[in-house]
Amino acid sequence: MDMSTRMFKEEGWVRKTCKVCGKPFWTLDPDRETCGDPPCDEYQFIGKPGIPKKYTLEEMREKFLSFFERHNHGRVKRYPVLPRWRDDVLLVGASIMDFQPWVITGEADPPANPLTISQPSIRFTDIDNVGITGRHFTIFEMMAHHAFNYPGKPIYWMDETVKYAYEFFTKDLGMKGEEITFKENPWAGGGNAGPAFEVLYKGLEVATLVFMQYKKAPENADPSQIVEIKGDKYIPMDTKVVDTGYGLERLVWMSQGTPTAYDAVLGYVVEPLKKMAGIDNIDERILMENSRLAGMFDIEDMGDLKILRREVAKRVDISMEELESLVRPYELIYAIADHTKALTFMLADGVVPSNVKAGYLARLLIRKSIRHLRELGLEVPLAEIVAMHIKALHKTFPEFKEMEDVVLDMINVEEKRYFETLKRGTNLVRRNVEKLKKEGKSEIPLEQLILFYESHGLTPEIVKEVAEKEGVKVHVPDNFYTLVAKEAEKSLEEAEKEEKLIDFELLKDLPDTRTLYYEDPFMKEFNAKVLKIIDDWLILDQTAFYPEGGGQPCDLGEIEGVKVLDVQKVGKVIIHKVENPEKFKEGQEVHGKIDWNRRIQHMRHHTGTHVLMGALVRVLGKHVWQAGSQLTTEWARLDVSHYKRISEEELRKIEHLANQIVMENRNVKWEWLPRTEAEQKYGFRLYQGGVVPGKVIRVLKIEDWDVQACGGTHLSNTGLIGPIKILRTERIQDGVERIIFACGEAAIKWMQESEAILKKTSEVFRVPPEKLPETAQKFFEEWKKARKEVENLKKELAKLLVYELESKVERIGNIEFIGDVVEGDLDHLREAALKLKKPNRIIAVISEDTNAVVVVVGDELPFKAGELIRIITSIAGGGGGGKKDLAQGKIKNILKAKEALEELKKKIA
RNA sequence: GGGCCGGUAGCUCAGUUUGGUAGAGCGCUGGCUUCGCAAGCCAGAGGCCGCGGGUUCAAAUCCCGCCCGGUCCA
Repeated sequence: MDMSTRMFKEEGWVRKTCKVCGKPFWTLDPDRETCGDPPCDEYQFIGKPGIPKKYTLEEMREKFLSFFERHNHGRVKRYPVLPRWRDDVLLVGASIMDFQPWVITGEADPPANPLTISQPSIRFTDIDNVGITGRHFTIFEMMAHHAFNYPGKPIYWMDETVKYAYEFFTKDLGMKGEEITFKENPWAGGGNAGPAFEVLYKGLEVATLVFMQYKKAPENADPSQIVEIKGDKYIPMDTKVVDTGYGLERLVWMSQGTPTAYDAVLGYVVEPLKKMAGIDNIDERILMENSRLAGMFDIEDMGDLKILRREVAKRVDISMEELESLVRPYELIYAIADHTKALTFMLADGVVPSNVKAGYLARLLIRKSIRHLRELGLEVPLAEIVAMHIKALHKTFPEFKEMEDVVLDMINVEEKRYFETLKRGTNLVRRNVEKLKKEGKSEIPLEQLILFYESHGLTPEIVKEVAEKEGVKVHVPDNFYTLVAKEAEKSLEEAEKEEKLIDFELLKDLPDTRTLYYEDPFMKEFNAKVLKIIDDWLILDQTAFYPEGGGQPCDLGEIEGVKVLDVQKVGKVIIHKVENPEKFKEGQEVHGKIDWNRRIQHMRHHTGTHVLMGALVRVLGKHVWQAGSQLTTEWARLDVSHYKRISEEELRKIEHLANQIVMENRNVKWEWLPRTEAEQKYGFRLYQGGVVPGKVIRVLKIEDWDVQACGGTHLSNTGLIGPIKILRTERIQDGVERIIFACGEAAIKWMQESEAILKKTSEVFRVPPEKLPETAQKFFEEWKKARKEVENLKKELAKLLVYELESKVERIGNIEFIGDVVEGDLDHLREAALKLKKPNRIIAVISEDTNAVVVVVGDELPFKAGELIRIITSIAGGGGGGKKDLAQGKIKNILKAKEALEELKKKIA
């Protein structure tokens, strides 16, 4: 593709090929031979900044945004790092993700066009590089200008984009134009692709300019349209998007020329940590040399790190060990500073640490940071470091201050939890080590290491620390985590097949069904025309039947007296499954009637869910989001994100608050709003129920209480909900609480039922309900005491049996034999038989009331009890078995007991 | 969502592989020893073996389901 832009032509840029990597690049310098990208070029700004003025993070961000604002771009506020508007990614990793998929497909309008934004972005792909390479972060701000060129409405494209970038860098920042290179490097990701420039300056990539214009080709794509990029097939998109990314932290770094980017932007954490850890300032030359080389590295496992260390040690002429001990603490501090910043954004934006999804990534960062602190020998609570970020950043991000209490509490809870895991884990390792020692082994096998990590969260470093104290060796392979990943790959996942209700093609030409249930949620009966009948499904021109969706089950009822069994929505067409489809004709006028008792309970539960949600957020905090909900006529459940169990007291508060809102009889209103307008007006809190499709979305508001995008049917006032009763909570997942509750009729039914249970129980105990707890307690204690007494009595009986049996010794050769039919259960027979045990004695007793059999064989005798008992059961039926000295069992026919004992005697003799 | 580990005395755990007498240490109670305390010695109390089914003559142990906790992965 021709990528010679207007600027390149007019201002005499030349296109050259990099002599190292072979990629084409554009430059003003005709003598230049390399593209400027590491490892083709080394950093040239460490110690000598590439931008004349020193910038802070805030200054640089403002410089960028105001430049584009001056050039007619609308300034857009940052989006949360937790993307509530889509469910295909866990975290926002680039500015363009803010506008996928709705803006790019044209479903929603961009908040401005063109626009400029600085979007905090989180990426875990480079986490092993963070702290080491000097330029990798898990969190960074991607500054961007985007232009969405919709069909027939072009904004700008390549010529302007390159010009803007060049002008910003040279005129506003004062970079030297002849040192800037534009490297051609086609980009592909997330199903889209296009040509792109990497903008490089002094060995650092400072921006990427992507011209997104292709999407993945479908199977049946027109071959003449297909373009191949990085081995995949693409076709042109209708909308062409300018997608740029400027590294805010990197530009600040460029302006400061510090050894690492972390020093440039995270000083407010790095410096105090250095002080706390008591790290002497090392020779800057070593750090600079380290980062100059580290810049050319990509660390994938410990092996790579060793190579880097060797190279740096050679350059600054010290031993590898010395270098390691000098550099490692810096790397740890840098990583801590970065990870805790990412955490601050994640938690403040509503990520709750857990064992799933984004919550798991948060936990990962917390644990990594704690381990780094331990390695540094610091005992600062992690929350203290997070508080430093909030303090430094809250002027730019006021939402941090608002969430501070919850964020710090979450960190503290997680930290405590991790220490408990470690404590449990070290005990486990210690016990395991003792076992290994007993077996004469002196090294923990790899298998065991993987188990410790996967099942108990113990990293090999921790296992090593504990085990080596006990004198057992641990060898950790360099690629340990890669090995673990391979292990995990073995388990394959099963894809769920979604059952197709009806052929989509058949519905294609039908008009959207008019939704009477939205126009009047209280409509119980309606008239409509049958448009089409497909199999058992009836399609009407309009309907008051609510189709299943948003956790609300469909309405049932009847159409022309025919039962409606199911109602579903396919696209914008609503289909009704009926019992006797043959009774309908296309074009027929029909009368529908919905089962109102069912529907009104659904409405009570649905509006009740929103009321409860508002109460949860107010009592527990703004980190509480809906993670799912389901309702029926009898109960409803609401899953919410929360980092600890909800206490009894909180629950009572929540229940009370929710009922207050009911009693205040607040208004419930709904309106349809264009997606972007709704987001701007109410924020992403709208998307409680998950991602909502469509160009316009339905916004449901409970007066001064709760606003959500919701497609369900609702009451017009909260008073109509009736009582809201929380039944119980469950923790369905780490970080997710489920609240099960009932509203209206269901709540009353539940209250009456539980009262009935109490009454019945108190009748059994013959005490008033309020005395039940202590009475039950008393009964339980007495039951335990009685049980104990029975046990003791059995022991006494066993003693009596011993006396009785001792007199019945017979001699068979050298063997003393006791065989008898007595009374008692198995435990009591066994007890007695064992008391009678002697080295040359065999005891066989059978109980005539419980049919239990016990055989005990003395240690000197060549018989096995397990075999002897089989002689008895073969005659008297039943079964039994045991070990050498003791066997027990049960016989079927007690009348044959004596005969069996006689047979046993014969066999012994 | 999937995988893995665990739930036994107040606490920390053994026993589960191979079904057959429910155990240890700490803590608790009492006694001995001591002027007294710490410690030591002796004795004792303390168990719905997470819950519910199933298999079996017999289940803490095997099988199925559920609950609770932990942990790794997407």
